[in-house]
Amino acid sequence: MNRTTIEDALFPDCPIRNILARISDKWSLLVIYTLDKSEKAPVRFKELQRRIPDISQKMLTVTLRTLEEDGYVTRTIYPEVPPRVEYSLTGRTKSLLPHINSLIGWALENREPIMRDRKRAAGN
Amino acid sequence: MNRTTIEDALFPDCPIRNILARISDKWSLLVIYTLDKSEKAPVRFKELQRRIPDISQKMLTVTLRTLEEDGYVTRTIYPEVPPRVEYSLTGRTKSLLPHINSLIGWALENREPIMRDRKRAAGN
DNA sequence: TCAATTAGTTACTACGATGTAACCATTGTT
DNA sequence: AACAATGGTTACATCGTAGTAACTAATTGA
Repeated sequence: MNRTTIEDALFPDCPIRNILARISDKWSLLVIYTLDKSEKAPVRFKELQRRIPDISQKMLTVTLRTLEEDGYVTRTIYPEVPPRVEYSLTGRTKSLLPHINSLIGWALENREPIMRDRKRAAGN
Repeated sequence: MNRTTIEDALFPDCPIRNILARISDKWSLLVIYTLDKSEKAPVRFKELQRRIPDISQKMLTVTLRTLEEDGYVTRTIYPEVPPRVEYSLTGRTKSLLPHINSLIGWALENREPIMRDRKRAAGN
């Protein structure tokens, strides 16, 4: 059968964990978010860099390539000079975003008590 | 006001990103899941270790301590010999779990096409 | 007397993720 | 002639996360 269930997600090399690990790195969600904010319009590499000021060129490239491999973004090259490369989100990512947003919503609601707990714990 | 909005989640040191980063490390969700599976009953340290066979003692300790700091688990020490320490989830974690589950559900639905895309990309 | 049990701590090591800086090609502009 | 702009790549350095092994205390059981 080779089915993967939520239960299987407990196992260390489970594909589900693998998928989640890959988007929970330092930059992926931020890149996805930045692309999402521009709605329909694709965004150029340099523009992404400007909108995420603290990402290095290398990490932007690496992150975009990984996202492309897993089918989260499409990469379109226009053979012009200077080069133009445009990135946009796939339908897959658009179906993912509501779940991420609900998680962010939760974090938003719980941020103050969490931070209080953390601060209190640091006092010990 | 000091409000944090979803938009602010773009910023690098945003508390939201911080909260999410902290549970998206290698072991936290697995520990949370394992505690959740035991429903009402608190779980002892050694029992957790048995249920997550590949976690090292050190990482289980570190993960539990971090989860405790942020108020995801409670830690109850019974001064017996040999020592007994029991862990259980807080209400906060129980409100978080549905969001995590919906994310896992999404990963489950999308796992096959993602893996296909990834394999295809590796072929280039 | 020796081992087992529990819940850790500590020092050390290893590895993967990330950052930095330099470099590339091509064209238009000053 | 030199520089800016774009979208990268590469080598190297560093940083943080995680893993390994040894050690601890107190008691029970063989």
